[in-house]
Amino acid sequence: MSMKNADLELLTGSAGFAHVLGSAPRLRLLEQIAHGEYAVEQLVELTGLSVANTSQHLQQLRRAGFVQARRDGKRVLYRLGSGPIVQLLAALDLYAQHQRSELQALGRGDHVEAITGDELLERMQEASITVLDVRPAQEFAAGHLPGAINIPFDDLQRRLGELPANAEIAAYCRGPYCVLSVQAVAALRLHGLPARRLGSGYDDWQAAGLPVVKAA
Amino acid sequence: MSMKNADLELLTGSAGFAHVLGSAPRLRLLEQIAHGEYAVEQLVELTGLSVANTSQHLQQLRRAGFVQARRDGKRVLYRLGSGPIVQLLAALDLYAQHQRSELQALGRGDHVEAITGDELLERMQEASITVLDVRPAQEFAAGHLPGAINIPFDDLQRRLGELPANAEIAAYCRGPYCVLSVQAVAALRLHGLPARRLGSGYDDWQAAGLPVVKAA
DNA sequence: CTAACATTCAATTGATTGCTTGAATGTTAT
DNA sequence: ATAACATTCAAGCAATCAATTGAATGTTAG
Repeated sequence: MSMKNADLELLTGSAGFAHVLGSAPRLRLLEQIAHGEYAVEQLVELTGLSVANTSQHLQQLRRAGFVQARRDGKRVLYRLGSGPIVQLLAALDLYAQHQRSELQALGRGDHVEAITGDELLERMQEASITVLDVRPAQEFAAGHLPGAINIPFDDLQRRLGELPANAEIAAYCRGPYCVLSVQAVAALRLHGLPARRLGSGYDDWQAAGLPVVKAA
Repeated sequence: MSMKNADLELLTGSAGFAHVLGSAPRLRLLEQIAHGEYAVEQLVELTGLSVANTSQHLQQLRRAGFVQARRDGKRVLYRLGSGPIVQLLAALDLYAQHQRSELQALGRGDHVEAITGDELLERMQEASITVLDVRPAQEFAAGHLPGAINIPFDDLQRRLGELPANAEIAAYCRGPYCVLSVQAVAALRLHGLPARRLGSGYDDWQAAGLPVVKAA
């Protein structure tokens, strides 16, 4: 839209920094440099980019403060700049990872996933299914499906071991389209567990007059 | 160099996500949505963008998983997506802030819990900590901290089992700001392991005259 | 059904970006 | 000094992107 800044202009807002990171070759360079100090030629070899191109990306990284340069003989060595850069990279990577796994999990067989209340009841009676409640502990305490075990979503990753290995799992939370249950199923599938989610949530279940366990 | 992308193209790498954040209006929208649920019209008013433009930015945010949409009557309400999005925004903002006040050069720094060399030495002698080297195997072979076990970062996910279950873990790689160690700590924590990273890297450790194990 | 509204889609335009090429700068060795 | 090397600068072109416009979709109200 509007006018662009002169070359030496400093970046002002967060978006500017994100923009510099938003290029695959540039991000790759930065991640490489985060490992240590490298000369341009080494980076060229590591990334397969052309020399001039590499140099220009490095300038952009430098302008954003992500890297610093120093001369050593004929070479120019680049090292990581100051500030919480690694934290930023880690956060970015963490989110990308999260996003990847979610897609992966949803990718295979999301169509088959919801289990109906009737089917669940039947399988509960023959004890052929594990019922998992991913709501926070106090909601669980206030009332839950009979036989359900409670692992709040936030704890799920590190408490995977508490789940029976071979039995199918039905996850639910409060409402029918509760994000938590969908994410929980995605996470469980990622670990190879046969998980589905209850089509309706706890509220609907209770409203339908189906059995629940309530606090005393 | 480019390839044609299908419309529904999913974002693959971290750079793609950063790119979505790398636009001022888009970032502003996202930050606004992080505060709660908003309809498009409200966002238009808050940002001063045109309606169609706002909508298109929202589509991009949606494709990246940063926001989710739901219909309510004639309106479409946008809310924050799942995953460590706020952490990412915070890290971005933190860096921007640091950069803005770059006059004060050395912030004393580490926002990630780093363990000092001295503390590590002490705890190594009482064997109350596991030292984890996440560098590539050949770097490890050339020299490493005494008692350290080597699991290169790329192998970490599938070799988590090799780590002692209950002992605290201190991860390090080459330099003080090496991304690998930070990412490793993030990954370990995600699996419930009590991990910190060594404030300095191997190079500094060695340079300080602290004990290392070298190849014959 | 029709009208009014909220949002999205599709097509266009101008600006920005990424990469290439060839020259310019700065450094070391002969 | 001159040559060889490492890096940067500058110009040019194709590809991409952001914003505008006008039409299309889907929803509620009369």
